[in-house]
Amino acid sequence: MPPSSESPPTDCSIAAALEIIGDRWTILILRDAFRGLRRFDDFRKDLDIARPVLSDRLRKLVDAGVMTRTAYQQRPERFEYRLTRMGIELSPALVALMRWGDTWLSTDGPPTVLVHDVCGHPLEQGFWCRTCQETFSPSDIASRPGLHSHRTDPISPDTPDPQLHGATRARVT
Amino acid sequence: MPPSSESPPTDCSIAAALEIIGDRWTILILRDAFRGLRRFDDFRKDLDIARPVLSDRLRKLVDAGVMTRTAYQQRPERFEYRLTRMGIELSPALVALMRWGDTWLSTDGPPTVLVHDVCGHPLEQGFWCRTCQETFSPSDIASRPGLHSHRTDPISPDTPDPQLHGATRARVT
DNA sequence: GGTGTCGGTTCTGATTATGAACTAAGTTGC
DNA sequence: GCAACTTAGTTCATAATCAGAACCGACACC
Repeated sequence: MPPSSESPPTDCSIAAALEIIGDRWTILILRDAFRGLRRFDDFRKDLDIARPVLSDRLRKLVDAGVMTRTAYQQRPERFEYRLTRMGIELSPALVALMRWGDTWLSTDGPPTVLVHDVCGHPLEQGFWCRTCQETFSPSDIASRPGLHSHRTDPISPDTPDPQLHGATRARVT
Repeated sequence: MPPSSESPPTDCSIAAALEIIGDRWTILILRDAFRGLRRFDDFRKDLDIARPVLSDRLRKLVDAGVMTRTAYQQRPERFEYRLTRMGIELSPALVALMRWGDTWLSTDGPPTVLVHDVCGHPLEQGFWCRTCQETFSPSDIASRPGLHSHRTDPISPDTPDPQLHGATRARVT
């Protein structure tokens, strides 16, 4: 993305979020962090990522406030990387991505199933309207201008497209 | 990412999803598609993206089955790009990303507010357990192996706890 | 027939990723 | 005491990828 010359960053929260986590390695690092990995070498081995790239991404995540870097031992000073609250709150996005992958890209069932910690049953993720007291699907979403803008455009494409050529469902490597 | 030498793609749905949409431009294109944009030049102007890049990303999205390319007029043959069902179902991920950006990166309120189309009230997004009939937060998520593996590791970092040497929690690829 | 629109492609230079090697501060083995 | 190993990096040269400017082609408009 060109420095900042395009749309002002504040104009779109998605664009702003992508400034921080809009990188494949970054998201995979976060995925691993959610799984419990904390150390440089654990990330490096798991992802098979080049050291300079990992170093760079971790630094950026720390700078952005998504992770923290704290010493876990002194003698040879060693650090571990953990998700901050800001980082933990990225989980809905990662979960959504994972479920999408499960649904559309997996050939033989989800590799990992997320469950409600309390009861052990698979979780669902969705949209909820407190007023109507009901859940609803993506096609029932509309968007409204926030406090500073003045447009109103639909977030959902206005037709679920009649034909949906099955052939194209193949995944790309 | 190295070709395919690391973890088998099917082992992680997030990695698989990133093969398709793990690119900043791609996600912004999808965002615009959700807003209703359909034509090459509309995307190009809105994003201020280089033509070859847009061309490439759109082609990849079509190949992956996330969008379709269909002629909307004949004389000078012109095409439009639309989300398929597969693409529409990415909305939870985009919404999650947007809400995260709203919460953590916006200085003066969300630029755009998403609402329930039926009643006009702001929507909520969350995790839901059908069994317990209740919503819950990211910290109440655990993960279970899918049909093919045999491990059990929590997806959420178990809080700002004192020590819990990451190494022991390490996942298995 | 000149200008404009739309949807691209080609070419080239800039950015980014990569692996290999090196550093640094220790620990462990013998 | 010395070699080998661990962890967390950095530096460097090269390879791959990306992005931007300019161009192309088919048509519309006037």
